[in-house]
Amino acid sequence: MRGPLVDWYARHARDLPWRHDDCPAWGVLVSEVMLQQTPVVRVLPRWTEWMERWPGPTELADAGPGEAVRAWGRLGYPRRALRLVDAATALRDHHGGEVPQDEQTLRSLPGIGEYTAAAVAAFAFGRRAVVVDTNIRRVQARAVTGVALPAPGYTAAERRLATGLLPADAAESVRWNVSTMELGALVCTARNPSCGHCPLVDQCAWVAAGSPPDDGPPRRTQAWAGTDRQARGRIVQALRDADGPLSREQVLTAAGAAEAQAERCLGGLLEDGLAEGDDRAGYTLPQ
DNA sequence: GATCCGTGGCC
DNA sequence: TGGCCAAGGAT
Repeated sequence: MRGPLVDWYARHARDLPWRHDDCPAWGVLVSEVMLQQTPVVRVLPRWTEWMERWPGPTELADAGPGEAVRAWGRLGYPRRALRLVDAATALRDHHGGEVPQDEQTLRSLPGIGEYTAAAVAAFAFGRRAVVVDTNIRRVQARAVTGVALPAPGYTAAERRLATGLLPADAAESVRWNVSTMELGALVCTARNPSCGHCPLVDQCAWVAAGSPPDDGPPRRTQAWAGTDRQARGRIVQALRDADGPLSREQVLTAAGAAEAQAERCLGGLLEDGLAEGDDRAGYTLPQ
């Protein structure tokens, strides 16, 4: 299935700035962190600003967490911005200001897990790495395993499958990874896949089986209204939009939650390093 | 391994 | 309308 897939990619891949040949490894790393659980269209403008402002890890490390969280905007999961600053600081202080090439070292950086380490090794450095994201999981679940959707959690069996499918040659493996990922993002989507436009339709085990619906356990949808996540998000947004420190009263009001929950969320944000201050001086983003 | 962690758009 | 999903990671 390599030929048709890579050919499809050559004709239909999106032109994304972090895929350009002249994009530095740092740009690839930033894009991968921003893309964690976040759609491409939302990342694009933030990534461009970010790279103009902090073209390398040293510049970001020197800027500090507050500016990073503010520049993160509404991408969501702002702890990613803090971890990116922490990773940049580690690169500046312990890696000569360079992004390391091997997965092991990448994996040791804050906010860089199994997927992101493999993606940076492959896409920034052309290395052979087993890249498994939600798109690749879904494409392989359908094309190879013959089921509509992968299980909720990433399994060892999936890792073995992806490892076995990965081409031995490094350059081919990179094309394979990016092509499979792109197919999952554009054609082999979670809802309403465009099988009529899929280069793998003739060899897809799921299509061959008649495209049966998902028969796995019902997926737990995450609650939103009334959760700590919502309240934390409101507090961080208020801190981000504020010119100066906010009083305790202003923070708790921004949370839009009952007092006990608002207190808990403020405490959690202080612990996480997403907020700073006290009742006397007021509260701000970290400095 | 189960949970927690934001945000917004889509069908 | 609202459940569901988007290039996951840390604990």
